[in-house]
Amino acid sequence: MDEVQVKNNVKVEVRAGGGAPALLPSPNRKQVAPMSDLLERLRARGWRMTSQRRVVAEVLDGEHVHLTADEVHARAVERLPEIARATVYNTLGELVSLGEVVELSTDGRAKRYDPNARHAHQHLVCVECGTIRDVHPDGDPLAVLPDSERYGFTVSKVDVTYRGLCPNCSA
Amino acid sequence: MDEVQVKNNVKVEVRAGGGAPALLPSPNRKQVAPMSDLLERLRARGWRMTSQRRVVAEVLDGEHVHLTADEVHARAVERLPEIARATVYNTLGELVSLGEVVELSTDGRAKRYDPNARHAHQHLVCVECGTIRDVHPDGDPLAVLPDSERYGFTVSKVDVTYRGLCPNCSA
DNA sequence: TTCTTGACTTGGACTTCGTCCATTGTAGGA
DNA sequence: TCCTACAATGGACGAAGTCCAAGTCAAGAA
Repeated sequence: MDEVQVKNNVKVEVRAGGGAPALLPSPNRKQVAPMSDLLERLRARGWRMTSQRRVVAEVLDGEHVHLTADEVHARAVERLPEIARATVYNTLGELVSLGEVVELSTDGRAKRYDPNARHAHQHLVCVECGTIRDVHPDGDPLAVLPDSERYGFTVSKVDVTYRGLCPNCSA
Repeated sequence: MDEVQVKNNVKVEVRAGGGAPALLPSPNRKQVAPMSDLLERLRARGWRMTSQRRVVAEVLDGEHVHLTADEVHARAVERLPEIARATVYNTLGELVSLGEVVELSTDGRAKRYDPNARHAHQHLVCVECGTIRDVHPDGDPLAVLPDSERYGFTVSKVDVTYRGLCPNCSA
């Protein structure tokens, strides 16, 4: 019983200063798009709020980089040591199907998860080091495809990935 | 010794009518872009021509669909039963680095190989059944990205994937 | 507050896709 | 015909991801 309680409050337990709730901003959290928004949206959709899901959502929100599932798991483990890999995969899958997170497979290796799903954007990838940046080109990329080239498809989305060398790697 | 000879000529051996060399057009070969072109180009680049490499190249040329490495292997095995999976992977990797074949990872699962590498094009993917079609939109997709959105990257290529439902799946 | 219950989590086995490497085979030049 | 450097083999290995039975627990009801 004791162990269970510790399990669900690990983050609070291990924090210096004691008792800071998981949602309080910490020095290395971004100021924009507070996690409470996402948590609220999820709760409103009937998502059962568990400590595991909260931690995964926080990890994604905390860093606006494009983490792999394993990286998400590694960061989640820092806050909730027992969290299982399968849980991270499940949760990411749900966030994707809810449209809160976008799944990228830019390199054919591990998928990456982009928490910036609420604003349409595209990606700029360094072929050398794998760095990914969000970019916002002009115009609607869907409009470029003429009807004659749609072959009866109902096209609903375009993934555009620009590839090249980042400033570091081209130096 | 006998076995070795059979091994390097399996396709000829099993052909009805006997002795038709592997490169002769057969009823189910496409007429366009004859394989001999590709084989010639590869030979001109100093590629050592082995039966395995020939079979892999023929499989890619024979069907202008986008096969996975395993599908290429399965089709290659029909012609050359002993061909190893590793050999198919090696050969595909070489064709890609020679620029003769394009590697696609449209779904984060197995990579697919597109033999139509000599003409710039983009892809239309059915999110339901995975069908892939080549498409040729207007304009240069690279031109859409303004300098202000390049963050110092040297952008050399764009991958554009349109996603939606094919006529079958939307019915 | 204490049930209750169905949704969630766990962890380990399993699958799929791909790579590595020591050994064996062979294409193509001398 | 012989050599040798390059290519193929096949089995082990590894990374990424899925599956599932058993255990746990969030949140609504009493």
